[in-house]
Parts: sequence; C-alpha cells; structure tokens
Amino acid sequence: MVAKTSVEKSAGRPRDPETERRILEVTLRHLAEEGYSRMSLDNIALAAGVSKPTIYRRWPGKADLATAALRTLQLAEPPVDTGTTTGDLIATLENFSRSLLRPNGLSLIGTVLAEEAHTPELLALFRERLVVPRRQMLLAILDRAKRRGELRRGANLDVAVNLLVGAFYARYLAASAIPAGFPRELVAMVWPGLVRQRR
Amino acid sequence: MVAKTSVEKSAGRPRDPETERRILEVTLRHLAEEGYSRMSLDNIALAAGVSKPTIYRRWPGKADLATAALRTLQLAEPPVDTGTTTGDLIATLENFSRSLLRPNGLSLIGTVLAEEAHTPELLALFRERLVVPRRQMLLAILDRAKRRGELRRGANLDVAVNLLVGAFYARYLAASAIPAGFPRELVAMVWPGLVRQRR
DNA sequence: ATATTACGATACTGTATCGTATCGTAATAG
DNA sequence: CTATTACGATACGATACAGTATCGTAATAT
Repeated sequence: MVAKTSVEKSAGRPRDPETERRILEVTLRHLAEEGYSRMSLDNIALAAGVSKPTIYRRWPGKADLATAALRTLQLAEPPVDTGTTTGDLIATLENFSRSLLRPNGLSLIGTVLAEEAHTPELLALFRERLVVPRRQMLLAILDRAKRRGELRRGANLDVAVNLLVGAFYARYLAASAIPAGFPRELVAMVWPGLVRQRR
Repeated sequence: MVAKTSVEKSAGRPRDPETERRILEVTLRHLAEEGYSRMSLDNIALAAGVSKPTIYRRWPGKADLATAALRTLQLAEPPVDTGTTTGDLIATLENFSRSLLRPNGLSLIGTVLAEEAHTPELLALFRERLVVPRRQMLLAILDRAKRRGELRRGANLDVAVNLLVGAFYARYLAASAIPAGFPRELVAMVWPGLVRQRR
C-alpha cells in the first residue's frame, strides 16, 4: 500500500472525508479559542467525535494539524462593485470589520503573532490565506482607480492598504470594539492623500 | 502581622525589593517569548534565581504574576519637538516602530489578544500601560495642531491615530517587517486628509 | 538571646497533555 | 470468504506544570 489518493481504491476500509473535514473545522475553532499552546488534541478529538489515533493517522503531530486547519481558511466574500472607488473600499472594509467582530475574531491573529517564534508556519499560513488575499482585494480596487487616472501620480497603494487595514487592529487594541461607521471615516481621511488634485 | 508596607518594620527578615524586581522582569520576558499559556512558573523561578515559594509569597497565582509584570510596562520615550506637526508625528512613530521591531516586539501584543477570552486582565493592562499612552502622545500632537488652526474643522483625531498606529500592525502582519521610511510615508498620506485647506 | 519573617532547595500532589500501543468491530477490494 | 485499512475506545508512558508543604539557614526587631 504505497500512496493513498482519492481515485485509488485500496483493499481496506476507505477513509471518511467527512471525518477529516470535521477534525479540521474543530481544530480551527479550538486554535482560535484556546491559542496554539493551550489547544489540545484530546479536546479536539472529543469535540470532533473521533479518537486520537484517527487524528494521528492523518497528521503526524500537533503543528501539522494546526497548519492543516489554517490551510482551510479562505476569504468568503463576493467582489464588491458600488460604482465608485471609495464605495468599493468602504464595502470591502465593512466585510473585513464583520469578520474581525466575529467571536474570537482577533484572537486567531493574536495567536499566530504570539506563536511566530515557536511555530512560524502558523503566521505564514494565516498570511497566505487571509492577510494577502484581503490586501490584494483592496489593491485591486486602488489599482483600477489609478489606471482610470483617479489617483495622484506617486500614490503608494501599499501604504494606503496598510493604513486602511491596520486602523481596525489599532481601534480594537484600544477598545475591543469597532464602531459602525468606521470604514467610512477611514476612507474619508485617507482619500485626500490618494486622490488626484484638480488644477 | 497585619499589613506589610515599605515603612513598617516587622520583626522578621525584610523582603528584598531586588528579588521582586527581578521576578517581574523575567516574567515579562517569558510572557513575551512564550505567551501566557506556555509561560511557566518553574522556568521563571529558575531564570530569576528564586524558588517557587518565593514567587507564591508575593502573588497568589500565575495570572496575578503576569498582571503584575504587565503593570511594570511603560513608555520610555522622551517627548518629541521637531517644530512641525508632521515632524512630531513622524518622530513619535519612529519610536513606536523601534519598539515593535525589538525581539518579540509583536508577540506580546499577540499574546494579550489571544488571551482576551481567558485572561482579559492582560489586555486591559497592556492597553492601559502602552496602548493608551502612545495614543495620547499622538493625540496631543494633533490637538496642538488643531488649536493652532492647522487642521480642518471636522478632522477626527482619533481616526487619524488609528490609521497611523494601525498601519504598523498591518505591515507587520503582511511581511513581518517594517521598512525604514514607513512613518514618513504614513504621515504623508494621512496629512492631506487632516490639514486645513487654503482658499 | 528569642521570636519572627524571608529565603532557596527540595519534594510532593493532582492534573493535563502529547504521542503511542492495543483491541474488537466496521467497511471495503478481490 | 480472506485480507486489508479505518475506526472508536481505551490504556499507557513520559513529561510538564500549577500550586503546596517542609526544612534548615538567613536577616531582621526586640
């Protein structure tokens, strides 16, 4: 028995894909709720209704399981199209705000940052699956505006994205809350630094 | 023996303040390096050169010790005075950048966020000791500018602070690095959204 | 000197956790 | 049917850890 792929049929009992899906889902939740260090495979097995050997049959260790769980992360938001650049920015940031305000919304971020020195693959995966795609979304909106001649010549789009996204983290750190009109206020303040001046 | 204050002399051996200071220093370091859950009192005692009962004589438990350690945090930067508002903002943000780029600079932030649900006093203390004072510094600079008539009438200074501070977090999350000219770029982009327009 | 509190060293208790081993039953291919 | 892999249940071994107990020595006040 060499390789086990989804097309190949072996002589034994087939693995249940639902089992794997459930383990990963529970793991992601526990990672967010407990952090990496406190997250326990005993508790994950219990919550997923599987035995520990079932988990170890798929992943050699705790870090591998956590990594696999983070690999399931993805942005689940439709593209926005409001007709204006600022409208698109605001809508995208509102999606972002909503995902941050979910239970444990910030704690997964906290966890991957806290674990950077010990288990750096966690931050790498988080970055790849959520951070970069979100930024690309915002960059795409700004890039279209730039190509339409809306933005000033030297506008650094990356800096704009850092400002817009980062403000949520700062706000949360300051008060564990993000007010409703926040995205609009952010865009309103950054926009004059972006927009092409009329002469 | 009722209360033990620094002026009262009891009949027994006095406590060594250096012992307490050392324990707290080591605790803060371990909290930043290991996170709260993985931080261990065994290791702190070892690193501080004290016994565990010595720690427990001062603090009833792990959370109390971590909380006390965070209470020692404080901003250790002199006020800036460059002669211009943007200069002051940039200088303050450069101080901020330097503190974030220290070893484990972001992991303490990560830790308090990750622990919010389990040990909320950690985030509360971190907020009180570092987050709020930093914001006050930036707000003070902006407030002075506002009173000098430099800023637009309705400029929301809180939003500006969120943008400026938060951009560092976003940048770090995206690439685990903060480039040298970052503060200047941020201020340059936010400033047009703040400054009073000439007419 | 005695009494008192602080201290490090050490040991202990109870619990938790990772990773491993085992077993009987389940689900498949041939 | 046999052989094979998957599974849950269970147990195990080794280690770690928070919190507690104990003891002899240290550092003070009276």
